[in-house]
This record gives sequence, C-alpha cells and structure tokens, in this order.
Amino acid sequence: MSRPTARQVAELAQVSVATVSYVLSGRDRPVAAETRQRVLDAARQLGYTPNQAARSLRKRRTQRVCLVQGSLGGNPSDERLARDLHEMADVHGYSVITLAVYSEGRARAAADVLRSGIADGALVNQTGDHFPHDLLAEIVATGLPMVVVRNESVPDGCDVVRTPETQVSTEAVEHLLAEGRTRIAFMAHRQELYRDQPTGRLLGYTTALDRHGVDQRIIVSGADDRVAAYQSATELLRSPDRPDAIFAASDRAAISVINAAKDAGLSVPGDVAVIGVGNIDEGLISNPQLSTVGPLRHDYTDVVRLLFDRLQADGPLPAREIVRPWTFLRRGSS
Amino acid sequence: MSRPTARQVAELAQVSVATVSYVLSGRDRPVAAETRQRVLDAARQLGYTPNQAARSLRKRRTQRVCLVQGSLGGNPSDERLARDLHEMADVHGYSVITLAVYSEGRARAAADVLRSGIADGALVNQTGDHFPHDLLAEIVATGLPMVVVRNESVPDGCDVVRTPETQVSTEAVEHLLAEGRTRIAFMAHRQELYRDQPTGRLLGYTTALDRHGVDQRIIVSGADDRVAAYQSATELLRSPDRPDAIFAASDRAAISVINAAKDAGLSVPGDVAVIGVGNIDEGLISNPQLSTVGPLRHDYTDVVRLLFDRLQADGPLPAREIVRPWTFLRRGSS
DNA sequence: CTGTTAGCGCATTCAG
DNA sequence: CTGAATGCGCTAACAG
Repeated sequence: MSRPTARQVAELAQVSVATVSYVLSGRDRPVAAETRQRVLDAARQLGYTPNQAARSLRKRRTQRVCLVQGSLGGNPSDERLARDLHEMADVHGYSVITLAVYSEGRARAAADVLRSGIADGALVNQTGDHFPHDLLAEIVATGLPMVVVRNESVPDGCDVVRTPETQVSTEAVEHLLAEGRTRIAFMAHRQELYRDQPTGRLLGYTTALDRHGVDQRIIVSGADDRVAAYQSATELLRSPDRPDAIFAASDRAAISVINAAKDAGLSVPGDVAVIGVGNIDEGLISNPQLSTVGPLRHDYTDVVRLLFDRLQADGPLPAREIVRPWTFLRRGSS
Repeated sequence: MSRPTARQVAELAQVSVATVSYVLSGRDRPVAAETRQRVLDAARQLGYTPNQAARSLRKRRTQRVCLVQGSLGGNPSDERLARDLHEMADVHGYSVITLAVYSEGRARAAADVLRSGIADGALVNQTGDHFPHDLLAEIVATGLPMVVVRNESVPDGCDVVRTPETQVSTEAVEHLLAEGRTRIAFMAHRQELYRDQPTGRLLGYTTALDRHGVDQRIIVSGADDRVAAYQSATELLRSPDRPDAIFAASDRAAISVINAAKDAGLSVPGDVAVIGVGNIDEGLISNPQLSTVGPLRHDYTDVVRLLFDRLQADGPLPAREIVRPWTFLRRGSS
C-alpha cells in the first residue's frame, strides 16, 4: 500500500530512474518521444506522484509558500489576501499551505513547522496578538524569506506591511467630536485591553480625545465577535449616562452595535453614532450604512509580490515596507 | 545562510551525527548525561531544527495532518472543527497544515499536494462543491488515511461524516406549512442551483412541499454571502406576490433576510417567517431570534478521532460513518 | 539520446 | 555507552 516510486516507474517503462525524473520534472533534457510516452504511460498506470520530501531534500527547495493566518474565522480582507496569494503562487508554480495561529501555542507550533523547512517563504498575516517578536526573529534567522503584515515592530530582514490605522482612527473620532458628540466610547478587541500602552485604533481614539481636551474615556470589550459586541453595546447603551457615539474596533462589532441600539429603541446616528474599522461590504447593507475606517479597495497583489520578489531573487534583498492606504469613510451611521 | 544540519551540531559537540539524532529525537537509546548536554548546547547555539524533508524521507511519515477547508471565510462550525483538530493533533504529536479549496482549481492543487505526501492523513471538510469524487478517489488510492465531511458519495476506503440536513430541512418547511404559510421561498447557495437533482437542504424543501401537495417553488440565489442575500431578499419581498416565508440555506443569509424584511417595512415573523441553517450563535442576537436547522452543540472531537484512529492503526481499518445529530430549532423568526 | 553515480539530511542498523 | 555505514526517493552532473 506504499506509494509507487520513480524506480518502479522506471522498471515498468524499461528505462532508468534518471529518464523518469527528466520526463516528469520536465527539464530541458531531450528525450525521445517514444520513450517519453512509455514513461508517462507507466506513471499513469501506477498512479505515480513524486515524493515531495525526497524532491525537496535534493533540490533544497519545496516550491511551497506558507500563509500564516492570525484568525480562523477570517474577515473578508484576510480572505482576499489569501486569494491573491494563491493566485500568484499558481502563476509561479508554488503550492500554498496555511498555518492557523489563534493562540500563543499555535504560534509556537507554527514557528517550529516553518523552521523545519516546510516552505520556501512565508506570509504572516495579522498575528500580532499571538506571535511574539522573538518567535518571528527565530524564523527570520533561518534565512526564510518573510513578509509580515502587522503594525508592531518586526525583526530585521523581513518585509513589512503596515496600515495607518492610528491616524485614520484619530480622524474618525475627530469627526465625531466635530459633529458635537461628547461622550464617545471605544469598543476594543480583547488584546487591546491588555497592552500597557494604547496602540493602533485605540491609540487613535485616545489621541483624538486628548487633542480636543476631552477627559472621559469609555472603553469596553466586545470587538472580537458579533455576539459579544451586541451584549457589550446593549449594556453600554442602557447606562444612565450612555454614550452618544461608539467607535468599534471592527466593522462586524459595529454592525452589532447598530443592531443593539435599534433594539434598545435608539436611533442611529440620531441618539448614537457608530463607526467601525475594516470597510467590509456588509457595511453597505446595514441600516443606516456603516461609517468605517479602512482600505478603499481590497487588493493585496502588492503585498504578495513582496514575497515572490524575495523568492525569485538570488541574494538577500533589502527589507521593504508597504503602507496601505486607509481612509475614513463617512456613511449613514455617523 | 543555509540552515544548520545535524552534522554541524555533531562537529560542534564533538560527537557523531548518530548521537545528535538520538539526543534530539529522544529515542530510548542511553546517552551519557554530559554528552547529551553538549549536544543540546550545540544545537541551541546553532539554532538547529531538524530538516523535516529528510526526516520524513527516512521515517516514511511526516507527523503532519492536513485539513482541507472548503471555504475561506469559514462559518463558526468550520472554525470549531479546525480547533478540535489542532487540539487533538497537538496531543498526538502532529502538526496541522491547511489547504484552502475554494474552487475546482484549488481542489486539483490540493489533490496534488496530498498525493505528493505532505501529510500522513487528511480531514476534508465541506468541499463538496469543488472537490469531485474522482479527485478524492485519486488520493484515497495512494493509501492516505482520510476522513471526509460531506453528504455526497465518497470513495471506498475513507471515513465519512454526514448530516441529516435533508430530513431536518423537510421538518422545518413542514413546520412553516403547519403554521399556515403558503408561499414559501428557498434561498440557495449558488452551487445548489446548478445540480441536476435537488440535494440536501433544497431537497428537504421540495420534499416538504411535495408531501403537502404544494406546487409552487420559489427558488432564489444569495445564500453564499450576506450582501447577496440581502439584495436577493429585498427583490423577492418587493414582488407583488411576495412569499410569506423564506427558508435560507445558511444562517448568515437568513439574518440578512430578516434585515431586508425589516428595512422593507415588513414584520418577522408576522409578514414573513424566516428560517436558516447552521445554528450559529449570531442567531440568538438577531431580532427576532433566528429559527434554524442545525447541530445543537458544535463539538467535532468524534470526527477528529476518526482520523487519529486511522493514523494509529497498524493495518487498514474498515470505513466508518458518523451521522451528526441535527434538529430544527424553532425560535422567534418563525 | 540515455544510463550510472553521487549525494541532499536524517534515522537506524550493526560493530565496537 | 558511542561511531561508522547504509539507504529513504529523488535530481543533477557526468559518462557513454
């Protein structure tokens, strides 16, 4: 029940293993048409597929790239990134394998797998919460080409993709202030609450309030999933001094906030304004339409190209950085 | 910049490669404490990680399992299945790699990767739309242990996990009929529309109507994503002879249907009843709460165990089948 | 045009 | 307790 080897194909086709290899790997060595056909027939007959472990060992490359995903129930932009990666990998003759990193334990496991040489390069997407800098550095140290999508610091030697979420978040909150909102709440991802210093969208929020001399900070959790967001918002909106605006760290949470407000008999944006982050399509069918902070277009070919540039380069390349364009999109909910 | 090998560790530690292998793979061969320490230090110092390609080639197993996912933006139950797989893999000392199959092209690529021996077993989840039976058979033919989650037919020799979605869908639609609904529409996934014969939840729908002598079939697309569902429902509900009930092939679509109805000034379930499929948590925060067809608990340890039973068995095991318990959950939307 | 040979890095005999 | 030798399946260089 063991898989057939090139040797067995060679015997069946009455040729040497070298010929089998040349025919099937399609190198440019000339092979007689009739011989080639015999090999192909034999391979088909046995259901032969080359053993990748052996091939990788010999060629010292796997022809695989690895996508390290920070979440399982990905948001639409992660999905789009994955698609773009698969597409370009196809074009360049690479396979894509994915590692899911939804906890620190998973990050450790992913690092081990990557260091053991499963792929020729890696695209690490949005794993900031779980993937400590040191672990990333361990991988970079093996010389593996890497592109990291995150706003926190990354090890030397890998490309990095950043978003100006802090600045644009500030802009969004300043818009709320300009509209006369005075009690503005922030709905955070769990991890954001555990940091010493505010970063990213939370920092954008505090910066805007600081700038305009607003002391009050209303920070709640719930941005991680729709149900938690709904419950958190419901509670927040029931309080006697309820906020007149909520800036949620994700669009999905923001939509739950809108629903919670409506279910509580409040009008959006009349009684409470709502802004999300991410610019997901669903924001266009919410009622009112969702104001959000995020990219205008979801296109990640430039990000993916960073990786394949590295894979095709002979020597090590200088580290590059991409800052993705983000904007504040004012729609009906604010 | 190439990764260090066991040989280099051996030289640094002044031992043979055999000793390095024994120390680091933790086999039961006795090694002097002092020697062991020298090896460990040398390995740490060089940042050594064994080359998995070489190890797999030699041991003829990869210690990896592969999760083949049918969709990228997974629904919560896929997420839960993935978690359960990762957990059990950890316990058994396996790594998990994921292949995304969101098109026929991806299925072809995934099949090639699996046949080339990237893992010792595979769990194929919900890829019915893209993974043709023949391609699955090709993989099974290599002797790879496989568990397939799908209701369509699967090749001999692999375990299969099924859901009684047809029967329970029938039950749900019969409930709508019993409540006096007369114009019941079905919102389908795109692939369901392209099949010759109705299957699954669509078959459940037609069966219920057949049984009760209802001729009219109202079938629309849109179940694949929230925006499409909203638009499709809006159109449907604007028609002069609008339905008084909509059975949507996914909970996410069903929630969009509820929103579309409310935005059109209709009451749910007064003017139109809505039922979804999947029993996602979000159904509990919709207004009204979503009636649905699906599993009561999302627990996939039994599914995952099928795979690891096969991996640990010496010989080939008889093919097994699990039918997951599904129920119709009547809540506020019907 | 094709066969022979020599490793890729590792785990595992068999000697010592 | 440890080292030398073998080969997993494949590709690439070298001979014919």
